[in-house]
Amino acid sequence: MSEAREVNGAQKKAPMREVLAEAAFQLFLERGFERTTVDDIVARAGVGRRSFFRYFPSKEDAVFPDHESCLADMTAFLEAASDESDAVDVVCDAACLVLRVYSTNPEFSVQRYKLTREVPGLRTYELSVVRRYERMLAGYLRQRWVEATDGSLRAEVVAASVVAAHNNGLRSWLRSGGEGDAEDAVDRALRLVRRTWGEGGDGAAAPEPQQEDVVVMVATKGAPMWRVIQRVESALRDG
Amino acid sequence: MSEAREVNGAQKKAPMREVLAEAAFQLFLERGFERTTVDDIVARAGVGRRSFFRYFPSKEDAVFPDHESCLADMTAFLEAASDESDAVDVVCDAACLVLRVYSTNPEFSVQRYKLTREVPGLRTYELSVVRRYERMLAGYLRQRWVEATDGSLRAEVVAASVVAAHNNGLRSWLRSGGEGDAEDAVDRALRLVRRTWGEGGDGAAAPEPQQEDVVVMVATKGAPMWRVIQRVESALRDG
DNA sequence: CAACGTATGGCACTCAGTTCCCTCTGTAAA
DNA sequence: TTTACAGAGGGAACTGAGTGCCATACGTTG
Repeated sequence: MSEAREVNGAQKKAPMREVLAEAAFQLFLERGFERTTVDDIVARAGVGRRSFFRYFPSKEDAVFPDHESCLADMTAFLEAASDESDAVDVVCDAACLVLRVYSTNPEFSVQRYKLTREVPGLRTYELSVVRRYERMLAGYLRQRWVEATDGSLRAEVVAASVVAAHNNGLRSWLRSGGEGDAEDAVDRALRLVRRTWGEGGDGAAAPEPQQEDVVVMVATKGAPMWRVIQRVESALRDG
Repeated sequence: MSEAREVNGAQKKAPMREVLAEAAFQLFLERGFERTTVDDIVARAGVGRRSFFRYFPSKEDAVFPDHESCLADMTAFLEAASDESDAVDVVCDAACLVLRVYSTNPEFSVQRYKLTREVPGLRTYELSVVRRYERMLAGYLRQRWVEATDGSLRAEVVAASVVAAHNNGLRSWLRSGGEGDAEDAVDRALRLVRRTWGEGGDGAAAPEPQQEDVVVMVATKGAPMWRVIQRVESALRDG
């Protein structure tokens, strides 16, 4: 709203980056993203056009001003994670960390969500951002599972699952207009992933590499059922 | 290479779309994507600048000239899919359908892969394409699972898993330079997803359709016996 | 005061993508 | 044959994002 903030009675200049992001977001809400030019933004912010591109590499970046720092936070979180804990839990927690950035400013997040939903350019941009999170999670899992068979494959699939579940929970919260508890929604969604892929899952989910625990049975059609069952039983018993 | 093809002794004009796509791809390989302007492309193709944008909405589209039709194929496939078959199997098969487009032109696919890997703009574009496949798969699963609890969540997570596994297999094949069997690589990757999310969720997999009288059954240790038997029975019955 | 690094403004340029309008060509009706 | 029409392609001019280059202003340190 105002370009300067009152702090202890002294005028303190708001950082240009925030001034620009705020001016841009206002205009995007008023006229739409595509109907707003960079010249419009810098005019409202009262700065030169060149300054915009000094702080944001593209017009789209002004819509997600905090994603770089969020990515950095996630990097730090994963680097600090203990190798003792379940790897799936770690990446789920890392995803929740992103969520917190959203849930801190519900109104802003909801408005941005609406904007992003209806502007193809912003959807694409968001995709590329989300992809970076996913790659980071996959990288962490891959490193944790270097020894496991198909570790790389599992890492990518689990990372994709975590991101999908996180986004599902997040979007359901955003669609509700930011009412209710975002962490709850995402936690509930991630529970499915934790249960399915987590190392400490209940009996349904196999721990570690499946190769060892998989039994392949070949039978011919027409074979007597009792013989089939007999073989299945013995296979499952002592593998 | 040539703008006209000899057919039955008569000159037949190659369709402009292909002429443009080929000219564009050649130039992208020679000078790189960003160092090639649309003017360069139309100059080589010997057509007017305006024509390029008649056939491709953006420069990026010229790199993926067949994705729209591939998407249409997938739509048709999903619409024609039987409600009897395992929903997860259906979407896995739909993913393999995309793979076929790649494996039909290995050299082209490998060159494009290298190009896409090193041009950020193309990576982002590809992401938006892949996202459309994912949404389509998720839509199919959601519709199949309307009754299930958390059906929507499961649909999105499974779709993301399928896409991640597919891409893992595809990329490993592309990195190998197009040697070996792409279908094999992707099948192996998708096996993890089928096993984990298939409706015989505790491990039973559908029989191989190819062989007439041999049934292969995969089960995990610890799976409840009744489910295994149920699965065997149905496999032997209508396999 | 001078010298220097940093933050910002201004200008001109490239290039993607769009708008509007033109020509050419083949076809069907009069 | 002439006319009318439709559809494919060509082309000029425009908008707007993003970049490169240089000038200017300000604060710091010598």
